[in-house]
Amino acid sequence: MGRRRRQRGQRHGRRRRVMSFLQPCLLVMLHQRRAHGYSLMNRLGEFGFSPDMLDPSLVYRALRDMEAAGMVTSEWDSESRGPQRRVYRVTPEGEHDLAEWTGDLARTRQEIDHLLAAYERSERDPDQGGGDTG
Amino acid sequence: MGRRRRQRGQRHGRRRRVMSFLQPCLLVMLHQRRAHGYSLMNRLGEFGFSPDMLDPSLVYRALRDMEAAGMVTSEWDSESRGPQRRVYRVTPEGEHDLAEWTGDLARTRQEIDHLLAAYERSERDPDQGGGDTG
DNA sequence: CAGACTATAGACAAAATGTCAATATGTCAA
DNA sequence: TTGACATATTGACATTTTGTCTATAGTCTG
Repeated sequence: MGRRRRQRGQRHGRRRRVMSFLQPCLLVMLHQRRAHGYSLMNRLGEFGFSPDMLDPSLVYRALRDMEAAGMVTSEWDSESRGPQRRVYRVTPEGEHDLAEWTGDLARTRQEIDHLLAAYERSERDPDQGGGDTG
Repeated sequence: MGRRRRQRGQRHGRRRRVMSFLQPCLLVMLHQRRAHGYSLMNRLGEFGFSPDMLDPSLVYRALRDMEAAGMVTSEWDSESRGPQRRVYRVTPEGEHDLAEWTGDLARTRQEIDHLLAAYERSERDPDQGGGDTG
């Protein structure tokens, strides 16, 4: 008896997806207007990320990865006091990728719906102990 | 010009999520009725998995992992001709996990909605070139 | 100057995924 | 009876993605 599910990050109570959802969120924000990493990080709350489940380095890495993939470009912002900030903007290729990505997400949403429907259906209409095993 | 996005699996044209969605799908199917890996694999099409993006070993591994996590149990099916099959069923703990998991997925769904809404809103109501960067 | 906030980056560890190949049994046809 | 094919499961290894911790640096406030 005993040990529950996997044991992972110490900082996260509940292990939620951060994964492949982070990049599209950043891209949508950059699609709205250009911005630097730190401000994007602070706006991620809108998309369901809680600040304590999100290490800044994840955000910066995601941005660098997207730049390497050609979805965004960046330049150092000259006109700002304080530590230098790298300002990102979406490329035309990035706009194209974002359009595809939202299409994928719409499909993902449908599949989640399907799964939830299947679950709820089987709650109403149980068939435990049946068998397709033979 | 240029190299497109990442280059990865040769077999997948389009790189779609298989990820953490596989386990809940299997669990829902097992919630409906007990079954062995191979049959589950064949029913994954319902949930949006295309057969050519899904190596069987992923399915079997997912099942073993879920067993290690206490969500399902298995036994060899005695009464079946052919190669031995391992029949899985959900444990009470697995039912509990599944209920939580569907809750998480419902939240994920909402977050996808939010992202898509933000994207579509900015399509209708563009604000390019503005700046929160200063 | 210390300490807090803004801002970005690098290294390394751990976890999730993907790919390939091995094994075994049963059926069907040549 | 051999060869091909579908059923069925497993293991090893490579690659990719995520997570965590730490370093660096400028600016502002007291």
